[in-house]
Amino acid sequence: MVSPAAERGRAVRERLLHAAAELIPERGWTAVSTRILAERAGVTPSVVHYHFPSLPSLLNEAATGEMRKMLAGLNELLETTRSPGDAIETMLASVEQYTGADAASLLFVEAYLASTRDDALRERIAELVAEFRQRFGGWLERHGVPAPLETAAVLAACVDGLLLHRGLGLQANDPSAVLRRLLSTAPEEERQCEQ
Amino acid sequence: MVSPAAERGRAVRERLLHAAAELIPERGWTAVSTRILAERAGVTPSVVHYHFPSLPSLLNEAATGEMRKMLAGLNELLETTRSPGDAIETMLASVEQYTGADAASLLFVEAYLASTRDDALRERIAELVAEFRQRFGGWLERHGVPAPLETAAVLAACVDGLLLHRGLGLQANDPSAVLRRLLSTAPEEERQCEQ
DNA sequence: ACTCGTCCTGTACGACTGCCCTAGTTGGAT
DNA sequence: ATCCAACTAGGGCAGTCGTACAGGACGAGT
Repeated sequence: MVSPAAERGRAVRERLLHAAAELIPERGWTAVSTRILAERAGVTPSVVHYHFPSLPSLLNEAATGEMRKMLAGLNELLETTRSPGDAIETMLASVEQYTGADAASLLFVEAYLASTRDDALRERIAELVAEFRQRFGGWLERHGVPAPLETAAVLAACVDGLLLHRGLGLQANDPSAVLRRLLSTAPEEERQCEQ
Repeated sequence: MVSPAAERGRAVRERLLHAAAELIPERGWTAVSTRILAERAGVTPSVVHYHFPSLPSLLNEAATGEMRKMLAGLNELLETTRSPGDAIETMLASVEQYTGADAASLLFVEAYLASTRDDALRERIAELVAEFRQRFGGWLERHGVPAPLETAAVLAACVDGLLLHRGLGLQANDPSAVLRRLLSTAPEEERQCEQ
């Protein structure tokens, strides 16, 4: 029982969110305006306030939605990974994939920053990242990495930091070898030492 | 042979830069306006364009100046550090010091983001960070850490990432133990394993 | 045929934006 | 006393901002 009008409305709403996800990295969070947004989405400016109570609420929903998608993708990737060593490769591959100056990475960082000025947004983002860290930590634990939660936190932070630096055109020559050390005290190797 | 007027002018310029360094984290890079800036600095808006050719140029100078100061302080701290293990503690202490939502950290990240939209700024920041990484890498090399440049890159990225996550209220319980692994294949320990 | 709900348009308001220009004001040098 | 350079105040231009609100379009239900 969906009227075609309602269906069109839903599509417009979606287009607005998509436009926001594009424009936030392009112009910066605070520089995304209703009119630019409407132009990108191919609608009139007033439509924005029909579908959303305010501009910030639109941006919040667009950002958290996109982040949820990204983290879900990363999680899926993780599920198909066997060893902790491969996990490093996987995460680094995702770092390679994101150039650090691409839309997805920038959206992430812009959302981080915006969250320092918006309590509601901060809570939603913290929830997302915490969930990912926990899931990643559980995976590390099941694969015998010591201090799994802490390692997950550091690794996640590392990846974000590398992305940040990547955006400056600063390449780490081969971070994987270094990052692998983070898992180097995994039980089997530690036992080698303790023998 | 400096006239008192020139001296006063220099002070005003300084105050404007200081106000910018405060306002960028508070409001976001693109949300710092000439009038807000002038109000914070206690001058009239037109003074801004007397001392600076444009608003972006003011912001760029303020950000890079502040970053230069921060990195110089970090470097000084490093010089007084003896072992690589202590270096981790030192860097983590600086992470503890910066809450992740404090002005200095946010300014850093805001500048990162602004640099993706301003070539001149990106070059100046890349220069700063590259110089620090190289100096840090040299220090690590002198202290026998393998792959010092890559380790420096990863550690610097890690710290930035941890700061980012910290801003979300996400605490890593004890990252130092994990981060220490990054230096865990230092020659003396590696030799222990290879015995 | 008529109402209703949903979606969208056009217009408007007050506030804010970067930047510019003119007219001082000040205090040392000549 | 005159000049000069550095500095500051005030006003204004042309534009953008977020948001509100009145009205039009249009298909579904009765």
